[in-house]
Amino acid sequence: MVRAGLERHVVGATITSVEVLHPRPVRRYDAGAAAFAEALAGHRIVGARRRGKYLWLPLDDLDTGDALTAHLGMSGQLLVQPPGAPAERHLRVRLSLDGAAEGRELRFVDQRMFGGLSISLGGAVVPPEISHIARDPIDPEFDDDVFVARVRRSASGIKRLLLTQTLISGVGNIYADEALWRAQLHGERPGLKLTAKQVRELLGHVRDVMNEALAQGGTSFDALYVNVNGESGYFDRSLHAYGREGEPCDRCGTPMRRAAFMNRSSYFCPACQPAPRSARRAP
DNA sequence: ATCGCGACCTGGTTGC
DNA sequence: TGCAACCAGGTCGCGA
Repeated sequence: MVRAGLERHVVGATITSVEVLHPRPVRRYDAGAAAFAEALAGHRIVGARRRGKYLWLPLDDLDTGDALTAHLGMSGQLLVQPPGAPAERHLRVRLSLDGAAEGRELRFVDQRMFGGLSISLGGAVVPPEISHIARDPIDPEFDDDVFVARVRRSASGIKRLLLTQTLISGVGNIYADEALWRAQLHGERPGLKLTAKQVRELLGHVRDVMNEALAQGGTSFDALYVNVNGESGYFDRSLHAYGREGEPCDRCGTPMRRAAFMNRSSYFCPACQPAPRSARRAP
């Protein structure tokens, strides 16, 4: 995982210099790219923490200090590289480190730049801009009861709820579709109408999907072992729903369907995952 | 207050 | 062959 990789390879190191190769990833730092670089230089990284797709590296003081925060967006990576390694195609920010073994660089690489880097002031424990993000279900402190209760209080569709970061993090469009397929639930089923048992089982499937993806190195973010092709290993072998429009359902053989959802797509089996009455078109 | 939609981005793929 | 249109998707801000 990224966080573990960072823990191993950059904690204890001092940032000696920062090179911002593209301004967009630091857009959330109001003072600008040059100030961003200047603010970081000379500070020591003393931790590596994660919540959802956010990572942050507390600087100098683990509990009350500032922190370098990173959001990986959909295509972002944080890599640890030897200084001589060739620049990645989408290398955006380079942080030179001193004090880590052999000298290293921490690199922010991001094709689409939905994510980015910033500096959070005095929020090393949990930076304020991250504090609203829920834990992910793999986190030992994730509270199943709270999640179940909140889902069952909401009239929103269950897929939308799975993507709501204040409820649960770490679940994207693909994992949501896979977990819903396994749970045999249609994404538009309102949270209100689900039983506690259904929500708990769904949560179990979410965990399974995430664990399997991690085990296959699919979304392995280990700083030193990121596979260039992202999630291809996982995608190739294990997807039952995502991207399978028209192909037979792996459970019942019915052709899978695709539906528009939040400017993107949902994939599901119309037989195993029947749409709720509320979502069906009038004849 | 809550909910749902569209914008934000780049580059690989597809279609003419 | 070249070029334009399309698509992917986590999050945030806005309007209903």
